[in-house]
Amino acid sequence: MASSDSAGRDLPAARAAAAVNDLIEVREGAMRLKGMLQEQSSGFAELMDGILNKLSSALSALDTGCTAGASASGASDGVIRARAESSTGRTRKRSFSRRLERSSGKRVTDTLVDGHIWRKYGQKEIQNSTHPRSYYRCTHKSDQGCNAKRQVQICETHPIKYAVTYYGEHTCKAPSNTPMIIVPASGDRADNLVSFAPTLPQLLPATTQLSSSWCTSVDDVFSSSSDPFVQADELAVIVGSAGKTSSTVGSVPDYSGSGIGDMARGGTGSFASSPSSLGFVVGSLGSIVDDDFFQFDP
DNA sequence: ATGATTTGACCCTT
DNA sequence: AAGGGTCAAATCAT
Repeated sequence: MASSDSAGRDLPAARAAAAVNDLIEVREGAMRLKGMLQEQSSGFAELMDGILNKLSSALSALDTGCTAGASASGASDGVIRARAESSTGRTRKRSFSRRLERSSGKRVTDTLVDGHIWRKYGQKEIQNSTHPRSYYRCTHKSDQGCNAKRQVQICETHPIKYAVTYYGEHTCKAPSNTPMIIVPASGDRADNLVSFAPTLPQLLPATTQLSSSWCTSVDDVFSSSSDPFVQADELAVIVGSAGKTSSTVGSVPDYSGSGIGDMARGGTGSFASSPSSLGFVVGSLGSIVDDDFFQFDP
């Protein structure tokens, strides 16, 4: 039903989505660069702030247009209702929707933590593939209607890495989806912003699996680089996740036997309910948020 | 008790 | 018809 008009808006929407993806990648690179430069000179950091500010503005502007189109197509997403009787004799109603979002590209990564919270909704053996594919959707789908999804599969050539394909845009208030840290260039506040960083390693030693899960930012995921530094924006990711999450914060496909799933299922990657420790981080940032360090565009 | 994951079935696309 | 994506009951974990 939406096929005819979707054909009409498909091209602009796709171009906008591609532009958003590109901008997101540029922004993440810029944030990383900012972190590096911040150690060198505050002048560079100022410049990077300006760049990030513009990028965030552009993303916000694009996002409103895109999400409007996406939600319009998502609402009438060819949802088909059907009744079926399972083999056990149960009668169940089913609503079925098909993905229309474009893939934002396949990434090879060594971690599944990308700053967002995912909920697994399926796993499937794939033809000509030794490893199953796992299907995740944003955990904020129910409460915020976020339609972001991802597919995760063990990399064929490098079994210790994952091939992750993302679909859709995060419309939830997840930290990596929001314009990050728009800091007025006054040194005090900027210092204040990162001043809590040294406290984090105490809480989450960077060498543990737990902290690598918590502290991995999107660029770590996307680049597969193993740079160990922890930047303020990464902390923002943690805080944002913690603040929004009431239960499980991470999930990994069940690749039992591969050894990779064990790390998550053993409890280091999946830190289901530790609200007290999360509360510490959130609490320590409460004043910062109140101070408008983190701008969440409505 | 609640929420996440597993898993078989269902349905769409090719 | 096959393959792949999603649903949802059952199961598991906390």
